[in-house]
Amino acid sequence: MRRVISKLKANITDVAKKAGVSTTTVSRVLRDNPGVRKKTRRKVLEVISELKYEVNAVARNLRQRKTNSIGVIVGNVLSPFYSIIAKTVEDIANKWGYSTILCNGDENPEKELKYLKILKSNRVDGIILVPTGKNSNYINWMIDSGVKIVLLDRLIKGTDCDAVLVDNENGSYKAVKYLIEQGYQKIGIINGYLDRTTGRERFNGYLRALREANISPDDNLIKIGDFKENSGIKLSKELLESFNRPEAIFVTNMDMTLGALIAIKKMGISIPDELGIIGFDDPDWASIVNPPLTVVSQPTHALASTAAELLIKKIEDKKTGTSHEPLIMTLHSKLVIRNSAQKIKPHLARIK
Amino acid sequence: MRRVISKLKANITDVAKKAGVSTTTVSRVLRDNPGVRKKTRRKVLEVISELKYEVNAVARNLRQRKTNSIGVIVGNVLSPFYSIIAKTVEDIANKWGYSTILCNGDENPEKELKYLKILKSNRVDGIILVPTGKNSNYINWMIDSGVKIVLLDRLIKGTDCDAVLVDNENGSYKAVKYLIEQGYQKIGIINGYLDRTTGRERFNGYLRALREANISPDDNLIKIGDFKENSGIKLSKELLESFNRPEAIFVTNMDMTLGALIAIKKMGISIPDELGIIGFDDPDWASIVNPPLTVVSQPTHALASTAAELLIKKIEDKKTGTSHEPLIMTLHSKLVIRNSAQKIKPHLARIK
DNA sequence: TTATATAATGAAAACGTTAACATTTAATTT
DNA sequence: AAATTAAATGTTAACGTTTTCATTATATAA
Repeated sequence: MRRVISKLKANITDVAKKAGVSTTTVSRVLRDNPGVRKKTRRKVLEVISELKYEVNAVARNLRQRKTNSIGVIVGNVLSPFYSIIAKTVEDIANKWGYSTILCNGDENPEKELKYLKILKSNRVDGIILVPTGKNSNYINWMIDSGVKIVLLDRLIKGTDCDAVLVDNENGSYKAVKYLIEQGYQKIGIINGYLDRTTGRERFNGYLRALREANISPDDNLIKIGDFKENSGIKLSKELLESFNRPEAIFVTNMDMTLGALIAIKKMGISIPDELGIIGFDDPDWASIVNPPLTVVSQPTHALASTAAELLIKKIEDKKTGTSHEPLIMTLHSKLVIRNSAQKIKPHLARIK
Repeated sequence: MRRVISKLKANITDVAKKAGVSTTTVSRVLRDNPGVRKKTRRKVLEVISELKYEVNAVARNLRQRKTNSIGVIVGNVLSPFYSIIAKTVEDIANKWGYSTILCNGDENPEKELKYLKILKSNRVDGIILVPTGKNSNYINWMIDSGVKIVLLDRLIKGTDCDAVLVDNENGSYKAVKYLIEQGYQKIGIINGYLDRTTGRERFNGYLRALREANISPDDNLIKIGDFKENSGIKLSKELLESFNRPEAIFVTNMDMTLGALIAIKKMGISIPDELGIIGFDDPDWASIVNPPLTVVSQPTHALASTAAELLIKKIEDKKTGTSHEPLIMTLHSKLVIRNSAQKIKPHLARIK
């Protein structure tokens, strides 16, 4: 089944010629511009469908100096937190006619920079960035040259972008306070890098709760990981195999929590009798593990949709010349109590 | 801190003027073309960094009729199967200098079509598609007009694209056979749509295993869902609240399995004593739920990387004019035995 | 030193649109 | 019916590159 095709892709000139009008008129039809006679419009549309013409967005983007696309840089879509962000941003962007270029920065500043450059070179209209915190120079330069940026979940020192955040410190505080109320005394933490604002803030919440209960922090119970599953495995082992083993562990992100749970299961330690554990973030499977996991739940969806809408607003405002004050929004996290940190009266425990 | 900027973004002409050369020469330097004197190249690079010039990829794409980008249409990145695909494709594409536009088709043919059109209009060089199976006309037209397409996980009737698949029928067969060997007789299935090749094939494997054991399929034990979590909840309830309740359930994708587990937990039914369950696909959390979940594991990563590499090869071959035979590769799945379908001798069960 | 080959550079067109402005056509008013 | 206004359409340049082809400068050979 071969067929001879005179020209593979029709362009606007082909349409114009065949319809007996100028390219401008075709362009107007394409963009639903008023000021085209009904009859003309009909004719043009007819030819368009005859030739199966589809506008070349690349050319349009060049001419309009606008690509209707936004970049999203997250840590890693394999992690539910980030995949929710990716999905939510995509949905909202799409609703507004933007497409989305997804980049996995892997919590790696160099990779982040590389992606920022690619996105800038591709003239995306805006970027949603879960930043590593490192590339402030380049990011400032991007902002100067007109790329709209909204930060998600973390801030970057030395820039003033809009940002949508979570009250990490408080979420963390609530979790550790709860552990203390449950009667746990020696409370370990597996934390992310302290140079990320998330890492720092969650750690501060931990410290605040301890301080409030007059428990002095014990360096041996504090472990710093890289946000990834393997860190959780390794560091929970370190904590639990040590002489001065904690009674409870607070893990400040979900990938590391998953790692910790895998390691704990392998070591045969039973939760919550022998060890209490609370994670940060609330994935689908938290309620079906054994026991159901108590967590600090983040409004991930709201986080992403707020950021996406803010970004698109900024982009659209740019057209009209409106300009924003730099805006930082903080959303609330909440403690979801299930059964993994239930020291008191476990016989009364209810599955949530 | 205001600053006056004479011109926001430098373009190639600005660079050329300042360096005292033609745009052609600058372009050559940009693309590492040979045939530029060392001294000239140095001068040009100097000016580039002075002006912080960055090539406009949109213009380049237009001129070169190539965008160095590929589209990926999956069901929904929220699902680990798809997020692994998204991540893997992105990694590989990136390694070859391609960026990735991610689209969540939501298993919805119309959304799929919409995305296909957007991607085509944006002149992506190729597309990796987990198809709903519905838009064969448009897809054929895309192929005719030069867009390279590789299908992932499923086929589309009436097209002959390259594809990378999993031996679904066999994986499914192995799972159900194992259930039968374990002594389960009344085996229910929660299956996806039968008009997807995955749905159909997995169902066929189920039937084959039953037939081989001389068990005749019971319509009341067969439920068809939409691949999503809620389906799993709803359909497992239907199965388990019915009079003729199954002894074991095989669920043919992971989102529905998650749903089923949530429902089963809520109903207080204990696995595997009261009910055996096997899922299709092996997410991170499968080993930490209670009991650890027996699953058919798919080589998701290999699936995606094979497809991505195949696609990129096709794209690069296009340049050289080389042409492929349409290619269908099938990768193997395997049964990972843990404890959720362990009827015989449960006291010997080992945590995997 | 001149002729020839080769390397380096540049001029101009092209990629496929849209936007500013000019012109033609139709509708309305006088 | 002519003059005026409004609507519809067209001409041309521009977006920022790369590519083709022509030209100039340099190196090599005679």
